Amino acid sequence: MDKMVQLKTAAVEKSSHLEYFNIGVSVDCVIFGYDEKKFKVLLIKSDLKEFEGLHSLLGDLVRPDENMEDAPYRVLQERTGLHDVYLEQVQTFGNLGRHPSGRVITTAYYSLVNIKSHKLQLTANDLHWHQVNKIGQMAFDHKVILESCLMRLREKILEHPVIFNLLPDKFSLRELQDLYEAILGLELDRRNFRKRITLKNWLVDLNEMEEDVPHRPGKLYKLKTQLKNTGRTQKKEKLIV
Amino acid sequence: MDKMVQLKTAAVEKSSHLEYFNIGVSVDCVIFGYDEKKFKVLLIKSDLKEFEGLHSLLGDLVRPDENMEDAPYRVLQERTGLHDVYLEQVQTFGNLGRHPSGRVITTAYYSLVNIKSHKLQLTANDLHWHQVNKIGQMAFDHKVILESCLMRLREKILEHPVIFNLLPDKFSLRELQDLYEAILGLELDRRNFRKRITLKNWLVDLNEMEEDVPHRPGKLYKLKTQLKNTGRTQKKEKLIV
DNA sequence: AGTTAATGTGTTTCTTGTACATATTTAAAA
DNA sequence: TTTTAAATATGTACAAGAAACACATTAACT
Repeated sequence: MDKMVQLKTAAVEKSSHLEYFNIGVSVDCVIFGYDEKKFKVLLIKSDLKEFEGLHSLLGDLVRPDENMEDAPYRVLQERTGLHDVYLEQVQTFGNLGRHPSGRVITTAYYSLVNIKSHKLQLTANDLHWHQVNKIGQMAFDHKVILESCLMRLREKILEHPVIFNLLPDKFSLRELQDLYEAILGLELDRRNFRKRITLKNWLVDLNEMEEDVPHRPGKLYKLKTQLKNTGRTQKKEKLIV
Repeated sequence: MDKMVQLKTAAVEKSSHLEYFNIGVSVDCVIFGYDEKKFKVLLIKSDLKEFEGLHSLLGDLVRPDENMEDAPYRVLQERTGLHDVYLEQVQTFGNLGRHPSGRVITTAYYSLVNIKSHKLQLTANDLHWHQVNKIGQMAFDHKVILESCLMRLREKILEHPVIFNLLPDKFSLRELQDLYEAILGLELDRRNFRKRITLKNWLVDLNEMEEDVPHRPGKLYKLKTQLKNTGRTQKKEKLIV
């Protein structure tokens, strides 16, 4: 780091400034959603001719005057109108040649969005939800980024109550299990699932029942208030059970 | 990401290039070591007057012509002479004002180095090993970076055989337990520890004994060859037990 | 030869995870 | 109105893993 400072100092007058400070810094958002029993991700059609017909994540350059961790919130705000979404940084990708137009490194974040509850104002026409397990090739290295965020999410939901950001405030245990299964990509035993969830002690029984379902209604639950963990108002990990 | 491309394309001729591409991109290495039963980290005295007397991590700007993930290997090579060290990316820090000389984001890596086995060629005079649990204030946001790498390491060693990068090829179970305790910062039950390690099936009994120890010698073990996971020759996670 | 301090192994208990069965409730069909 | 189908709701038995704990063995040192 000391060496860097020397470089930077020298760079102010020398052309090495351009040499060392011409790396683009971006963030890319893997925006996960859940709708109609499908686990989805929000993608945009790439407008680069190199990636014609392929989809890419939503991203943008980090502005010179914003904290890096603010950038993904801004992207989500600009593209979907959402604020107060759950966001987690996952990994930074910086291979040469990962962007055809120049040297750009990007930091990947995933976010969890309740598609139904929030009314998304999708600002671009080519912005659509895609089922996560049906996505093929993507622009840039975005398929790798998506996979790494999915892996992180799968680990996260096993121990931390973040999955509720994808559900409405009131939900049945069946809805919750469906969502777990969609994210993890496997089927769970209903009885053992309920036991595990009960043990975690994340939920409050609302003493209400589902309505307008074509079968026996299930009980409704909500996440305990002190565990709500949406967007910037994150508690420290240790407080979350 | 599409928006970024427009910016970048325009930037080639406009001054917005300087506006958007004047963020420094660096890596910082949290180089962990183990020696004399102490868990240590390699630090250098900061040469910035803002941080006079404080220590900082070893870092450098990412070069325009190198993959980002190559940068921490280069830093380690240049500063310590080591190659083939274990490295893992942890998190990227990009707050405004985290570097007094200008806008610099940094990606943190931790690495695991066997202090005794490799002969370190410490290139700078003010480069020294410091006991991890005795480190106070640091330069920049390096204390936060160190803590986040330590947290990641603590989780990692519970499930993955990476800790052996800190030990000599041959070691006793007592040495291994001492190291776990030093990293985790707690004491473990010897019998349960040995049972857990046996269950992991990571070790090979060498049928050799410790020598020159002032007590009853313990058996020596080594890590199973196919689990060796040093430096760039990393296997995929799934192969590691 | 006896003492000391470490190594090495085993048992019990509790918790957690997994496999699996049956009764209950409601909507829909007969 | 009765029957049927399909989902909810709950419980039990077994296996695996974690935690608490005790004793015998070995080698260096006195």
